[in-house]
Amino acid sequence: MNIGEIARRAGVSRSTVSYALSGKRPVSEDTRRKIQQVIDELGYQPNASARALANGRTSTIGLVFPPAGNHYTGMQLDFIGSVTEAAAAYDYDVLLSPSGVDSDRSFQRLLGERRVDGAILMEIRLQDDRLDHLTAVDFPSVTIGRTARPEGSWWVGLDHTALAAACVHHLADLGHRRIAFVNRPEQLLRAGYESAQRGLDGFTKAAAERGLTVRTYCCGDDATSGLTCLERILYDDPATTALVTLNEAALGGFYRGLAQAGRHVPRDFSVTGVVAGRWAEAVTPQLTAADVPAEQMGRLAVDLLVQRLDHPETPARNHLLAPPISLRASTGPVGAGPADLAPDFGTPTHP
Amino acid sequence: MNIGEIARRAGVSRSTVSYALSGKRPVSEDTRRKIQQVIDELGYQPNASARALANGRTSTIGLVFPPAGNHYTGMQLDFIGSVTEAAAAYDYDVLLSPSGVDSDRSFQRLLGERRVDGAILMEIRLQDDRLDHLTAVDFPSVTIGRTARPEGSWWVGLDHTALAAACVHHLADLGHRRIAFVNRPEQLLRAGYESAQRGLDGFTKAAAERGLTVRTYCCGDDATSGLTCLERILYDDPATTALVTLNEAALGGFYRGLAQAGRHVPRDFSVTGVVAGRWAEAVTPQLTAADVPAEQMGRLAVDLLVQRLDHPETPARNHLLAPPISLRASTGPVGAGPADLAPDFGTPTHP
DNA sequence: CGAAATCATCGAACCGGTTCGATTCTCTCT
DNA sequence: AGAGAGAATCGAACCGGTTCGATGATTTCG
Repeated sequence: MNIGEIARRAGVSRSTVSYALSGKRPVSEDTRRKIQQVIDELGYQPNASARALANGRTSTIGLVFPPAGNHYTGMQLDFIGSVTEAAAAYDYDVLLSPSGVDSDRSFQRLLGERRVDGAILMEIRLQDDRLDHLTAVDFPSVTIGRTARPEGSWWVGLDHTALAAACVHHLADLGHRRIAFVNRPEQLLRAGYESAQRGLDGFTKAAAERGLTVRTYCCGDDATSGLTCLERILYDDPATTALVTLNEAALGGFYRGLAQAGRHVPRDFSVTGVVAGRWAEAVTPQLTAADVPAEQMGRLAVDLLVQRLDHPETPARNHLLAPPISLRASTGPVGAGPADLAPDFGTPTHP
Repeated sequence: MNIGEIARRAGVSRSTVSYALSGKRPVSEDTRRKIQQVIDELGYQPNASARALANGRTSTIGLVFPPAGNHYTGMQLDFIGSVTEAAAAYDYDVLLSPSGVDSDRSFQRLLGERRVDGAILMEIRLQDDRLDHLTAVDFPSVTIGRTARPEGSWWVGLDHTALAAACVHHLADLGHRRIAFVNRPEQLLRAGYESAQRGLDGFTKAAAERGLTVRTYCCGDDATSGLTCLERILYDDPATTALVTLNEAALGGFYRGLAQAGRHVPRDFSVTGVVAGRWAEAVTPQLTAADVPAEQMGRLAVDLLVQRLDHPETPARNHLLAPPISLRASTGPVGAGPADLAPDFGTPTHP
């Protein structure tokens, strides 16, 4: 069932069918109806490859994210979901590309074989060769996260510096003097991951400002690493009373470690950080944290990309978000008395 | 940089370039070298749309999953990741389609516009109109999960019946007599989701076999719903001593509810179910559960689909998996004494 | 009333690949 | 030496759309 078949059955030429469908030239009401009728009868839908070849647009956007190996985090899932749905609303499909660097085969395919009209990059590094490459060949893209020099490029990002600082101030206000910072895995920090770098930066500066004693750690993206890391923290400085983390996947491990060490959260120890809201609420006690608005970010990224595709000459736009800290149940004043200060679900009512 | 440009610069015809690249006809060593040299110079890669149009294959597979709205679970994330990586290994790209039913626009696009060579469907229902549709039009597909009548179709599935039953037997062996079953949301159960239906079935039969007193619940896919559900369970029958769940997203809520009610896990209450391993290990205490081998399943699904695409006449194949229960820390004998039976991280070593 | 503008439609060219049949040249075998 | 096989290459057709320019019919207006 191709356009020629439709044309034949409707008794018109192929071009007329095309114009009837696209509306780019007037077609008489009669023929339009006749064509539509044939199309409905046969359930015709134009072939995407042929259309893409002819008009140079694939109606597909690429979503580039680093391969798992290391694990996926919940945040990535939220991005993938929201990007896909936002794209669907614009009649774009989403092609997944698991690429960490610009030399990845799948990344080359996206670009070189022109499989997509534009790309959204996740997990940006401060120096990102993937983005450099895209910029060099003038390929429309939007990043979730921003590089060291984000001017003139399209992105939606989180103000990790401010967010980490806000966590520090929150803890300092509660009286904490010795706090730890738990970052994403060292490998990612080294590679220059934006959130890891800027988060660390914001934390360090804010802590210096408030005159706090701090230690910083890197930690694998899983609960077991979290547990190990927490043991290390308490070993290095048993007087630590709080931690700030960017590592949502390790959260369960921190809690477990604290429980094992007999530290009650938040009575004896406060935990906070920058985490997707949905995951902050999945742990007990619920995490006081700056909630990463992953869904909104995915949507915004698609909005920007579509705009860029529709109006190629628009000057670069971006969105820098800095969500407030959501107060939940994992932080409290330092050195508080026993039970009376435990929030929300106070004394166990053991039967 | 199209194939004509390469041909001109190499001083040969377009077809020769094509044959040099595909190897489908012999090309002399000299010309092959010359062509390769030009290609390297210009960084030529053949246009995917043109190639797809010409030979009818897009080298893309569609991954169909229901839209979020309701939330994504960790398991879905694992599927998406593993499918994408497995596909990349076969040089296939993955196109995401958020479609719950066969009338979704994005689903229609995949098929009608021939954007993909084949599809992998997630979140299968016992009667699945998407699969019916694909089967009717003879479109190559593999499902993750199986319908009520899976004979003759391609799938990789989990034996939810057996898995839920195994959980029941595990608890019954530990002496539990009154246990609850917490399913996925009611809406999904009603819609006929395979895991929800077969899991409930397996649970019910095994419980009857062992003469247990049971109640079954549905619960939203988030921690808050989990909390509410758990309160309900203890309200309905305070003598309940264990629960089996398929709902990994609500897990955090169960634990929180149990903590609030003063029930210690596993001393006073056991929790088990069918959950992706990575998430079972993220909670404290770690969940004793049948681990869903999401990565393996995604890989197998791609293997099957690629095989089906390469050999269209192969009779249908499938994989039914039934992973064993991984013993961790969330289940224990009923009515055990106080601290001595707490596993793994016994007495707190408070400094 | 005739020229100009507008409308509806058609045919041909094009997008960038793949593939088939034909052609030319060289080598082998009888 | 001549027939036949096989290698290397070319030109043309094709995949299924879109788009441009041309054409004939109809309407508008001076």
